[in-house]
Amino acid sequence: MARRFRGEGLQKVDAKGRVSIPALFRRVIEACDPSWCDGLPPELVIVYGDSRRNFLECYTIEAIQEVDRKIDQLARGSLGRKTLERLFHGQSFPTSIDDTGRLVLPARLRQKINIEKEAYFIAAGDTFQIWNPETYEADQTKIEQWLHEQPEDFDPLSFLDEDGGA
Amino acid sequence: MARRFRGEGLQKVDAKGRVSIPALFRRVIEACDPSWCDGLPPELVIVYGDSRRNFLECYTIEAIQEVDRKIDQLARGSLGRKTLERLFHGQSFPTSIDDTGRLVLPARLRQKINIEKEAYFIAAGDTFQIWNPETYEADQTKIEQWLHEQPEDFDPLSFLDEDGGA
DNA sequence: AAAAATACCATAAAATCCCAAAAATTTCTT
DNA sequence: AAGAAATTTTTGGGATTTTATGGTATTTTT
Repeated sequence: MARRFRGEGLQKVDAKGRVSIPALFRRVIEACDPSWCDGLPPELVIVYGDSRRNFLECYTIEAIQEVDRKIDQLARGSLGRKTLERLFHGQSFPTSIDDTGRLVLPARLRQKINIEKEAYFIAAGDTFQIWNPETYEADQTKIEQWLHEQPEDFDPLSFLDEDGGA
Repeated sequence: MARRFRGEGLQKVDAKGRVSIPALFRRVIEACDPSWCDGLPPELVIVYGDSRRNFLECYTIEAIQEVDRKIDQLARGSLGRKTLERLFHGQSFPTSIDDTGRLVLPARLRQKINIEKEAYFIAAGDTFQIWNPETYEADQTKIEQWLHEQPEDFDPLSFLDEDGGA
């Protein structure tokens, strides 16, 4: 099974758009870049998506290649393929981590998710996300509210029992 | 796996039809031109297609060679072969990128997709497309609308689970 | 000669590289 | 277990390079 990101954290963003990637995330990015070796900058792909999405989703090379392979299998010209090509090939930004462990978020991407001085990082399986801290908090609050509306004995793990996650 | 284009961007077109190719695209074009080496102008092929198509599709040398090989395998005189020869051999324009990273779009091609002062570039797998910015936006809006008409929890990635993309 | 295509030169803005110092974490020693 | 030493991580700023774009001159085509 593919290696997974875990954890979360608040990071500073400087005037040039540079952000330190949490060290634990960096280890995963390195391990999941087939052409990486000590000394080389580990690569990754940031998918920022359509106008509504309000966070950046960061894919390791292995994770994005898996997506690419699946896109290849869809019929050329089909709606599904066109949509996914737009999303994953068009609305994305390939980049790498510099020797001090930082990533540069171009002004365009910072504006899209509305971050200035701080960014919130959070793991999500084989990707991790970058949020505006306030936006993230609002999203998290929504999830928690929903949880509180559930019966006293509700256990999130019960989702795992649903058939196929349909 | 073949190298892929990623990203998108608005570029200016000057009175002579010159456009800067986004630097990231340039790297892919160079890497996928077997006869390219530092100093030489990287080559590519622009497929403009029939009157209905409203964008230019740009192929790397490797990508176009793959198409050529597949066309070769079709029976001579067959409808499929004739159609594809028209499209990829007839309605196409081989060119190269100059030393300042620009491409010259001849007046004919600019008129075809109706661009004047600006052009929109967007990656699509092993090719990239050049659009009139307004036309592109309309197309993108259509895709996003369709996405939003889907059920609340619809994830575009679910396309990837379809069987074989039939 | 006029028009179009190509080559050459110039510049502001943006992205990248390089060096260095705080701050935090880990390891070692007593 | 406490403190010291060493390492890693995070952060900051300046110098350099690349990119995107504009203009002018020269060549080629018609």
